[in-house]
Amino acid sequence: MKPTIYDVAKKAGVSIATVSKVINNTGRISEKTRKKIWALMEEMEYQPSVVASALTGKSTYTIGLLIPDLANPFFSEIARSIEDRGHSLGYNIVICSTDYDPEKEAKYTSLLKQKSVDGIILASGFENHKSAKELIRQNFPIAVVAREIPSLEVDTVSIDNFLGGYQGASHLIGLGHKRIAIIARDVWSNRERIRGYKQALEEANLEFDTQMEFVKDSAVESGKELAGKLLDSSAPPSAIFACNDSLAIGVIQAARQRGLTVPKNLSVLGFDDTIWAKISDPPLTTIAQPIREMGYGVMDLLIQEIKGQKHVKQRLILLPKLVERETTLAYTGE
Amino acid sequence: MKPTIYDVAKKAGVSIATVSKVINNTGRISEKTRKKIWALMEEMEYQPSVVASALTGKSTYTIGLLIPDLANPFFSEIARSIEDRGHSLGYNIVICSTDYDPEKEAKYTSLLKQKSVDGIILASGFENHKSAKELIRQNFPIAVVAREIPSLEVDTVSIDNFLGGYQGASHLIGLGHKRIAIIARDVWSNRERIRGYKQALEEANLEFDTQMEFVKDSAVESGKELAGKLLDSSAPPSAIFACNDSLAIGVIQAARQRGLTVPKNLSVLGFDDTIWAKISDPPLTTIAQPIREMGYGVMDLLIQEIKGQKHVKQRLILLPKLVERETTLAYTGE
DNA sequence: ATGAAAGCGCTAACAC
DNA sequence: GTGTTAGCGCTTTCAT
Repeated sequence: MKPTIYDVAKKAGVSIATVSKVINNTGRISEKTRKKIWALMEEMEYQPSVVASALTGKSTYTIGLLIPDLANPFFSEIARSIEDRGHSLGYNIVICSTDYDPEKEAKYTSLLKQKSVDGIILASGFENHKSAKELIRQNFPIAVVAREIPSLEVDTVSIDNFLGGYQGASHLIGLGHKRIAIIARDVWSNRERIRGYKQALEEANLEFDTQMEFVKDSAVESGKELAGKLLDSSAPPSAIFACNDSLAIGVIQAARQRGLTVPKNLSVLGFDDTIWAKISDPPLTTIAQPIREMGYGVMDLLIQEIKGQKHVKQRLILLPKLVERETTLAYTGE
Repeated sequence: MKPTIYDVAKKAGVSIATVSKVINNTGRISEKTRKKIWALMEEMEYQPSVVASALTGKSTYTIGLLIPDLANPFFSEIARSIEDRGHSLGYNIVICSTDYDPEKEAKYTSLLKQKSVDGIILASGFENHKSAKELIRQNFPIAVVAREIPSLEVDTVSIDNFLGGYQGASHLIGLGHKRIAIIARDVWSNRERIRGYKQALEEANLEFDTQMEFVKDSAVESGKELAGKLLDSSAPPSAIFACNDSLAIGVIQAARQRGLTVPKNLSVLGFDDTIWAKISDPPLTTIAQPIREMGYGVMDLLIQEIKGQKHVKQRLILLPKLVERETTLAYTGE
């Protein structure tokens, strides 16, 4: 059997209180007994049970992460950075993939609460805020990342999506493109990006497709398909702005399929700057989200919240940044 | 405050034992009180504390997953499938990224034990088996996936790497290639794959590079670099077999950089069949590991172990399979 | 069919 | 400095 605090106390000839005190470095214990007990714990391979300690009201040092899909590099990179930060702060992460399904989110949050996690990070991208609201109502520590819930009073770290859209479109405009298409999935962040894009086009007196069609998911295939339609139309764009890197890769494939060379015949711009942008061929010019900082940021916010070191909720808005690689080029047509 | 079992017992006018029984569906409770208590729990938003229940010796229904790096698609896909399977079996996963670092692995296993996880899955790819040995010695439920530890008595699911290497080389040989290079990181699974590859070459009376150089990590860049060297040599290969998809993508890039078209001027073959193989351009011919089945497999093995439903350890060896896409072609040179 | 009570491993007053 | 003890929320005999 695993040794308990009683076992080490008995062996050390002291009370469990004393052992508890040396474990937690509290109270006044003589250097001598302290050392003796440490040695004993080592020898007996004693590990304090966080379950028991949690029952007395202390932390479990584990936090839940609700994320749509680890297969999406943006999310796996976010998860990784959250885990890293958590680890260095002494927390473990339990991962819950929601697949953009509000029901799964609800189920997981319930489970996580039963397990007494110290807090929950929501990275799920869908539009239903039921779980978040619920958690807030119950005063459960949460923080959200890469997703905005304008109507909720909650710690959040996200990027300025409007600016990202604006930057992207401006870059393309600066390159002389006149027909700039945008492809995106219909979610909040993308609608913001599209707003930014439209703003930039308007300022440049350029037209945009008022009939723009959304893509049903972020799969490469979907990007390829929609880009294909665009390229096959009577007035194909000379640049396509994809609202994430996967979609952008699909665009490149659609172009290549039609004998077009990127960026010579078509400029393509991505969003996120995940690893996919780097392994893309040619390497993708993209609007970078500071993924690492975002992960660190939410974790820090949540921990502060948990520890009660902070009494006013915050929204941390990081700024996206254009990363020029090799898929955009000055327009030379006509 | 969160309601406890006492709160609902009091409100229901029964003892906590009764409530406990309806929660767990044990003992004999009249339909009437059963219903009343369920209703009450609903109304009070009561959630049993798994921490408290764990303290009485029951499961925590959480299992730890040690994995090198979520940024590697093979591992994030494995993680995803493990999580899926766990979820449907009622388990949560706490993710621990080890970065191939034995010390991190040791630290995490210790932490996980303190948290009383029900079991641990090891997917870490490095060569040090200290943690695994330790865990086994302590009789802690573990299972390993995508990694073999020939000397250890432990539940394992992996693939036949030798066969994978053999299949890959055979495919290339069948296409008429005579100069077939292989690039890999120096780890156990790859050494097996290389054995298979050599075997195939030998059977076909083909030579292989006895001076073959290993790559230092699985990054695309490393693959590109080494492939570059190979292609620039005096007797460049007409086909390159990369021991994972990332490396293969690097190979394609190296080829493209030199004006070679894949597969026309160079066949390239990957390994794993992660999503990268599908988004690669052209789509990568690769040796597929049945990732989903592997994840499901370990999870099942581990759960059986935990529940004591199984008294003999197993090794489940799944077979890899060639997936032909568009990066390999019959040799037409000379 | 239901309840009393002991115990799971630990923390935190409080006493000595 | 160290020990005693009452919980923490739940499960589980064993009575009734």
